[in-house]
Amino acid sequence: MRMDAIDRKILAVLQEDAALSVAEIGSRVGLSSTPCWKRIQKLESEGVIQRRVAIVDQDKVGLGVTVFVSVETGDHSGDWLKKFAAVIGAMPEVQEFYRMAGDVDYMLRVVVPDIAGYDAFYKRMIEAVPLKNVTSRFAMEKIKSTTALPIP
Amino acid sequence: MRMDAIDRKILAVLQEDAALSVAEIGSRVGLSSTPCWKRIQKLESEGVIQRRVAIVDQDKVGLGVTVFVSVETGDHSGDWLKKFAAVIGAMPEVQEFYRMAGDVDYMLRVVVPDIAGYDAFYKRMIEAVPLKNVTSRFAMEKIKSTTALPIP
DNA sequence: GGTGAAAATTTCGAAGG
DNA sequence: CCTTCGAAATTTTCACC
Repeated sequence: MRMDAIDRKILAVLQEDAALSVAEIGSRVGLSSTPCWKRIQKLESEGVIQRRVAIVDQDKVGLGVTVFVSVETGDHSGDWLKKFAAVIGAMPEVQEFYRMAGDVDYMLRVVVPDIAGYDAFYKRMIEAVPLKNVTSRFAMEKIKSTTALPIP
Repeated sequence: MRMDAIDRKILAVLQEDAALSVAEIGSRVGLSSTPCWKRIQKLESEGVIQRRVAIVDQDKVGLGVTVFVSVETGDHSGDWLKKFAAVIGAMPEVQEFYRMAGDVDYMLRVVVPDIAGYDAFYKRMIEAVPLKNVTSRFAMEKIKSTTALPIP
């Protein structure tokens, strides 16, 4: 999809606040509401905007513990990856899940209510698939967290 | 804040799709629109719902490279942390930034257009503050990424 | 804490340059 | 690709249970 500077500006605005009216967004990017609305529709239909979501405060819903998990695996077959991806992806505690280059094979960011919750998650994970090595690193303080991409 | 099962259900719905009408959300959680609207307002004013945002496709805006960065530091003073947090937090490539327990002092998730973009980010970071050790791990494949917390 | 309906806004499409 | 205009839908408020 072809995107100009105005589209990027619209994305920047919507990444900060998706509850604004189309007219307000339009005025911020220098457009009246109809063309602004059409551009937003297009960005959505093309999948540039994937969805609109509410961001919930982790602590206020009792999810005070964030853990970064590095996984090393012996098995690197396609079948194994498929199963691993299905199992881990289905766990709602997993916020992010990447296959990596280098020494670590997978990285996860996991969110749980407490240490006991993490232990329960860990046990479910290692039972589901055979893993060579798992390193869990606990976060002490969230300094920054954003969903707003630095659109070039 | 006191939260009941209906509030949690509302949060679950809004974490998946914040573009739904209040009437639609209400019908999904078994409420008519006014009480549903009041609950949403309260969740927002209490800060349980922090904001509503558009989620943008990383690849479609030319941000194909995700890097997990582990940082070790010699200096652990309050002043140093303050500066480090200010400098790193101001960099738009940084999506997440946590202070950790254990061997790694900080974890970052960084998003850039390409390897050259990462190199530029890396140089800016190590110039801004003195660091003992920095490990960069590159993601090959995003298997899962969600903003929806597993509300207990 | 909930209902239902009126008032205020916003969305979305038509007509036209 | 943009503007103006207006009907339809939605949000938000209000009186009352």
